[in-house]
Amino acid sequence: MPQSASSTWTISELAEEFSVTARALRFYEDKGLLTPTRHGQARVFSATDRARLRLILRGKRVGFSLEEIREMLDLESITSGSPQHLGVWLTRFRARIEVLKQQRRDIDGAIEELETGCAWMEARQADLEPSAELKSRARAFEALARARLEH
Amino acid sequence: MPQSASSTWTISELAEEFSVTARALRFYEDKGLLTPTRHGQARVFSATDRARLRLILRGKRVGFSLEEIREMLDLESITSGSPQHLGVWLTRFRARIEVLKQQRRDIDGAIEELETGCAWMEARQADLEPSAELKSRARAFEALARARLEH
DNA sequence: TATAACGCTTACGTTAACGTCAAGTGGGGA
DNA sequence: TCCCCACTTGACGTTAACGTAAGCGTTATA
Repeated sequence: MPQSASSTWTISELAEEFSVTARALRFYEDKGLLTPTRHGQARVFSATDRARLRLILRGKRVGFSLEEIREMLDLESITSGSPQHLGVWLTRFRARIEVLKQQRRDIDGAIEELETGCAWMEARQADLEPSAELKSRARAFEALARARLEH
Repeated sequence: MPQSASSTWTISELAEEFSVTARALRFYEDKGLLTPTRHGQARVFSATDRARLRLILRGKRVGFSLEEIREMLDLESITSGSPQHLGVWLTRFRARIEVLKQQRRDIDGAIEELETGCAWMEARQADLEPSAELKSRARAFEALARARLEH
């Protein structure tokens, strides 16, 4: 039983905690997103590594590529760059923000549609029999869906 | 010059309007997401096709795979299924909604961080000289970033 | 002592979503 | 008529992000 309270983790501990495979963690190291120390051959992950992993997974969930995440995690290259270099990053950050805001709008729309679909399905499940009334409702739903399509 | 007011589109017209390639549209047809009619060999896209494309691209932006989008666009398979089949879809829809809500939280967090980064870079660009004060600010930012990492 | 259990590296395989030729078709101006 | 241009259908190539398998060393437990 490893001393999991001493703020270091093995590869499989981290893998399980974040529901990823050990292979993925080794892959992230290959790509320069994680740099665990070693004890002999075995990787030893620190609290910082763990925090970086958290950011990596969050970045992934919002659509960043691993390469983009790597660049963003590398604060050094931002804080030590020239003002001109800084401008490049500013532009990229702002563009990213716009993309994320669009994505947010899309997500809100998608949630709405999915919830509408759920409501309809629940209503249909409530009446157990395919009555004439249900059929007309179904047709109404289809009409609505079609209207959304036409918009 | 095609009659673009008559509510039909050529493949390249649609491609340009939505900033995708013709290849992508043919690919979507191959996968069953679009079913344009034909005039001879050439594809003719209707207003419905155009609306479906809009939904396809939106679905993509929120992280659905083309296969998932195809299934969701195929309302027939939902409205005509058995109540049991309906239950499957209900479950899938609800799960999707949860994923989307998590994604929205992630996006909000990412936007916040990016905006913080922008603000810092702007502040740094304002002072043109790398003064001692600026350096201390930089260190402050790094400390903040590190604190976020450690959380 | 043996036998899992865990970890390592190396290397090839896989999937999605197209990109990129190549070679052919069909219509409309000069 | 000729030629160009947009469109077509294959067919193979590409990239990201791992999966999977082989083969081997190390540690923990029975």
